[in-house]
Amino acid sequence: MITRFAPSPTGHLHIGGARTALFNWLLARGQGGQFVLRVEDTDSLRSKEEHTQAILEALTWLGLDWDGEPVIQSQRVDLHRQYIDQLLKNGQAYWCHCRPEDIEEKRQQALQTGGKPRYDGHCRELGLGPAPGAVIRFKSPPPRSVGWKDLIKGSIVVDSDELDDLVLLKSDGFPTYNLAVVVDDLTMGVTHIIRGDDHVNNTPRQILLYQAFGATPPQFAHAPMILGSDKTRLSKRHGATSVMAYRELGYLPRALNNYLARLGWSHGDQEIFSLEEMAKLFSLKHVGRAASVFNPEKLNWLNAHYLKQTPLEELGALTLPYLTAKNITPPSSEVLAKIMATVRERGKTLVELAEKAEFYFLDPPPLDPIAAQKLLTPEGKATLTELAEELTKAFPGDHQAFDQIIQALATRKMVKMGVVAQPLRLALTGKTASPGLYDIVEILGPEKTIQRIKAALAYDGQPQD
RNA sequence: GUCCCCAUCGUCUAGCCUGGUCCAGGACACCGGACUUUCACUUCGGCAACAGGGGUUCAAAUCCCCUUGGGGACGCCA
Repeated sequence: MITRFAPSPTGHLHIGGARTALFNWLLARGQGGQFVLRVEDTDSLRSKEEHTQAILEALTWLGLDWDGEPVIQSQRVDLHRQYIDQLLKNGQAYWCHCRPEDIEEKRQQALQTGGKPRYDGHCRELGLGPAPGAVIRFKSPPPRSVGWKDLIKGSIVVDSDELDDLVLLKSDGFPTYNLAVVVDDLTMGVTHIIRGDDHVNNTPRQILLYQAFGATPPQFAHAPMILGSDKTRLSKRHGATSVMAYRELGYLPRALNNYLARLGWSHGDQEIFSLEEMAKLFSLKHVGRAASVFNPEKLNWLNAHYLKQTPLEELGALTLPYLTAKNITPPSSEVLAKIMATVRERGKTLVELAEKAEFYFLDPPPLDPIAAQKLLTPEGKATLTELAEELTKAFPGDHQAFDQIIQALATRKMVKMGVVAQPLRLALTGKTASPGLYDIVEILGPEKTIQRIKAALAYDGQPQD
């Protein structure tokens, strides 16, 4: 078995492409087959080397490794030409001198009169030869029905007279998509093609080409599209669509892979899969036929799940770049790991983790003005003063000791614990919501803890800094 | 317009092929309760769907047909 992913380097790797790659990868890896890459860069205008690099980088980040070197389609035009020449020789293709503008005009006319907009075969029997601006077209065989057994959608049949004489060689000397895919898949020995739904209409044309070459077509599997929340094709206006954007937003490749796989594929009620497990379990039989809506909330849930599963040291390393972006340098990976333990259940992405961890590094942290107004009253400050004294006297060595200090103070003042805890939380973090107080105190240590309390006591209601 | 594809909770889906075990199961989200010095986590519970209409059958979410709705394609883009 050989599967392939064949992106065109005209942009970044997007979510839909990533899932197509993932499905091909899963099928090959699960069956002990090969997964190869082919860069379809025959659009000389739009293809860019930088896009190729970005796509490879995205695939690597996702952990979808490929076999051998990527095949560059533009380097195989000689091969494509050979196959086209063969058709030309057999009378299965012909030169066409029609001007693009004329064809476009006919197309518009057909569309307006309610017909199918397609090439009228003007040059078909003219026996023309090469000329500047000329193209080579496929001479579609006599009407017949073309069908295949799609591994996802079941059997699909199309009447071949729905298909017109498609261009095989463009006037710039490059082969067209349909010709190049067929020649390449054929010569690369691809056995299974998983691609997006939007290629269903190309499949009968390609089957006709396989037949013209006297070859057996590979197996086709068309995966349904991924839609945005409004059920239209996923695009930028629905939010992030590029794989690399998700990396920047702090998503883990594991989470994205897991989410993308479950979008369309299922294995009973199971939701959580490692890449290895998915490969073992993956089957096209359990890929759905209907389009699915991309749901960021569920991705968040999966990402949060994997965040919680990640060892603290590793989580710290993963979060570090996001802290660096905030000009924060943690003293050590040990300290960072301790911090991670306190914030990892409070964020859904690495970006959020970095945000939640930020206060540890700000001395003192800026106080939320609304909370300060409410909590740093004379009574609040009195409480903080007493707390500072207690903590200076005997800095708690464990959670229990710390709790006793808070509890004792609350009892003495005859207030709820929150009345004591909240001003302290504000002083230490600048906010009213934070990790557990003892965890913070422990990480901050006596000096910074006292310092921050004193800074809060100095609060006078004026904007800080 | 023409052709192709699709249709179970708001969303992802199980079940459909091989009708009965489904007054339809799981997950996300949402809403309540518990836990709690905050926020979260966790946990318990709840809300919520077989698009509509015809058949076939003792029996249909499951098979067939139609309607409606949605998506895709119709390039010298891929």
